[in-house]
Amino acid sequence: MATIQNIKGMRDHLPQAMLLRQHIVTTLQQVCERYGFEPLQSPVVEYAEVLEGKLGDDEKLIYRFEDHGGRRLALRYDQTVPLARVVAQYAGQLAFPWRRYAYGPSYRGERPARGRYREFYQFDADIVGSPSPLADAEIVALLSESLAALGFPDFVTLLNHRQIIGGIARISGLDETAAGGVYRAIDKFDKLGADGVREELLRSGVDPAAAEQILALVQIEGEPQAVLDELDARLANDERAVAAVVNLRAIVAALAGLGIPAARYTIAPRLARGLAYYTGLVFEAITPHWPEGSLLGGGRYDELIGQFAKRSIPTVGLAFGIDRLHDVMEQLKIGPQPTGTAVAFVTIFGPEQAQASMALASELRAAGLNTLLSLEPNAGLGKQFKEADRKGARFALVLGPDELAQGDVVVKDLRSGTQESVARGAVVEWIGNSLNLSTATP
RNA sequence: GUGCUUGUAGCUCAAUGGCAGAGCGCCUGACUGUGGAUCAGGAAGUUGCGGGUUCGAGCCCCGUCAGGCACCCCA
Repeated sequence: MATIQNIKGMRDHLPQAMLLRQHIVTTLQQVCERYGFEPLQSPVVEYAEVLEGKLGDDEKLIYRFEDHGGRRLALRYDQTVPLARVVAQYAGQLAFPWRRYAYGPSYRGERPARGRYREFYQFDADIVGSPSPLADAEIVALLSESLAALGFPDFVTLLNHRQIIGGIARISGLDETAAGGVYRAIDKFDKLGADGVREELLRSGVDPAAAEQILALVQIEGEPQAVLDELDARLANDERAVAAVVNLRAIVAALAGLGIPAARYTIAPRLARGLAYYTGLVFEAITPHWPEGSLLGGGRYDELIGQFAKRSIPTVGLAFGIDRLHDVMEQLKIGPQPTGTAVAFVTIFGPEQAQASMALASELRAAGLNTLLSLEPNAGLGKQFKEADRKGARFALVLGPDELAQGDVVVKDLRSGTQESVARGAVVEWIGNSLNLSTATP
């Protein structure tokens, strides 16, 4: 007998969850298109070698398998590496800079936890083929507007730069290749505090003086300008870090120019991020209501696409975690709380009146109103009203013998409980007006 | 992948090793041609699954699957 259950870490999304998920995706899509992004979709399955060699340690989490022809395949780990493949493959057909968004599932063989699954949906947005700090700023602005549009009351985007983290490691006398443990320790600052990070640094072989220096740098906070001035001064001997500060200044200036409120972002030297392909700006959006992790993350990866294409194609982008956004919104009760998609429910008084009710439902649908038709001519009106209520329909319509004789329809507003007789020919208009009224004055 | 923890009706949870229960939900009816209120009835379970100990296991032991938490890492 087949096992009746879903795969660990992979979920079924029932209607109530799907309604919120679709709302999230639609909102993100609208914001993206407002910024001039175009849609892209690519397969979930890639040749394993396409994904290999780009992710560093995370590679062990890739789902791999062989197809019937013995080809080594893999489920995509994110949508960024497949994007790189697509860009390299179709470079001649794309107009750069290319702004694209993509939505779909990715797969990682991790231990599942709250907000973290083996099959998870991401909504990505990237600007391909521009090294300009304006591109970085557009991505961060897009992020900020998207979370605002979804109704997140408070979130902050932490901004940092790979070469600032690198500079912190270098100035402390560590060579870059051995600095992985340092990045990981730094990244835990918010969780472990200064003492915890110090302990972690010493354990990974950093000498005490260097550890103190790292801790001091990592704890710099304040207005973006002040933080950048401070980093500039302290990392003055490191050419690449200085360049990174200049880059971040340009990005922050552009964010101000784009009208993103200053409270929405901050320079955070402690932000590391694990993915190996980032080369410049890195960022994460966090909210105090979700201590488990970030809502989304991203950054600039100027060399990744070059691994597929013959020339380097600088790119910056981000990935929203739809499952995580959904979990947080559900917990915080933000966004719509829809119970269904129907506006109208057409009852059937009895077998004699069934044809008339069908015609009415058909007419409402033709007018673009989401309409449910009762499936039980022999059920009492009470039962049918109950169904209308549970499906979240706003209006229940009755076409009984009296109405048919008089040429009208009883329309009951299930939210207010009031009802009235409406001339048969005016029903669509009447419902339309009621909906407009109620959205104008909520 | 490692450690800890949980799994009982659709949901939230009770039940000293001794007859498996409650609330909510669900179904039927009382109510005029009408939901969400109230009242009266009803259905519902191989206690995640498989083994073991015991006269007797929801409870103890082993395994397994799934959820949660911590590590790891990230969306």
